[in-house]
Amino acid sequence: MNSTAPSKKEQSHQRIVAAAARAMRRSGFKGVSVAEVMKEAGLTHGGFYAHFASRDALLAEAVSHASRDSATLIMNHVGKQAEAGGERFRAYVNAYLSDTQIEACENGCPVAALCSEMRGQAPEVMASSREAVHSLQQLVREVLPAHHGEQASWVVAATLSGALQMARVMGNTPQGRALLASTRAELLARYAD
Amino acid sequence: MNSTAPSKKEQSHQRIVAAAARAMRRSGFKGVSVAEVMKEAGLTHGGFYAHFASRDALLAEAVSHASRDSATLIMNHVGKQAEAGGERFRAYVNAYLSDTQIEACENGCPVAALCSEMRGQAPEVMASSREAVHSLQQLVREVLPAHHGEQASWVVAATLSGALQMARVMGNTPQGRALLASTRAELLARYAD
DNA sequence: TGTACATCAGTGAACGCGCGTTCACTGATGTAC
DNA sequence: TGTACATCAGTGAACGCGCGTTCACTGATGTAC
Repeated sequence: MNSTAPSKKEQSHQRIVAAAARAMRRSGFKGVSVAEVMKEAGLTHGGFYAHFASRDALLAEAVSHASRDSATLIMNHVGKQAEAGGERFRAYVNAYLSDTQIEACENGCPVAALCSEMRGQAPEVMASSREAVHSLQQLVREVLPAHHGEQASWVVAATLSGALQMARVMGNTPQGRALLASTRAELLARYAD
Repeated sequence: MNSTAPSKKEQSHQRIVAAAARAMRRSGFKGVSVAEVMKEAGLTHGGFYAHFASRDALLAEAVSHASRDSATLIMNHVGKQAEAGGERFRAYVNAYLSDTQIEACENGCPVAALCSEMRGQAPEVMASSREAVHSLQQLVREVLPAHHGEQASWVVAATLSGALQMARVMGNTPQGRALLASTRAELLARYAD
């Protein structure tokens, strides 16, 4: 048994967190039910409190998980595009605001999925949420051409999250897709090299 | 009794809708409880279904109410600033992203308050929500210098809503206020005359 | 003007359901000797 | 190698609470004649 191999319990724990991270991005915080999440992780609901002090503790972990998870996903994509000679900022914006993101929330950015619900959550969930917002801004900072400063990265992050949310309200319709296309065009025109 | 005087029942109805519109912007859709809203309107919960077919019907009406209400509020402000010689776009942006909006959600923009929760609501609530998003974009279109087009108004609307949401997650702290200040500066620099 | 009846807005108790949380118990795995 | 015991992850029934919804009833207002 080497030191990095997760125990059976740790594996279960991660399955629960992953299931919650998907559920919360699909259906919001209220859409995370202890019983459903445990079922999706292949367990029964009774064992939940051997893993978490409370439902809020799960939500907090799940926000962090979703944040890291979606960051890895999009940065892998950006990395590949960059290796093929593409600009990192362009790749990031096109991926974040791609049409497929309108319906595929489950593995997407937790800030876009949950932002207006974050305020008012339990303290531990708020703490994770603030970190997720911060992480989004840091990613933007990394891919944004360097002559744009910290200030610009906050504004671009807000635009990305706001536009994706609004597109999801309009739905996968000509209007929703037009909103995304407009935002991609505008951001690239104003911030890309 | 002149034809515009609302009946006793219509007055109650409006008090209920107004209470729900405040509650939903303060605490989200899940924060609108039938019993609490009726209490705030000075009634008991039993009478609710004489006014609405369901809780969702109330939510739908309340979103519309909040949208009209907050539009009137901010446009009155913009009108006054314009009469005093100010630019309408500048007045709008400074009001929408004012520091006081971080904590005062109750009478603010329902899109910023609820956007990530709108997706997944009942059909009637979604319909009202789409209209509210549309209404926000139309307001921006009205105040934005005319040489910017429809496309720009969508992007500015997304930036406003996204930035206010993120600021509310960061809280009324140096960081939250800095986020708002950055966004105001960036929007004015790029879109004001 | 007065009486009887109908309508209307609202009351408050009760129902049913979902959900977070608790807890006694089970079956499997690991450890002592 | 084998036996007895302890630990550990998970099970499934049950509890308590909040909340949307229903419904029989009340008190006030309006209407017919």
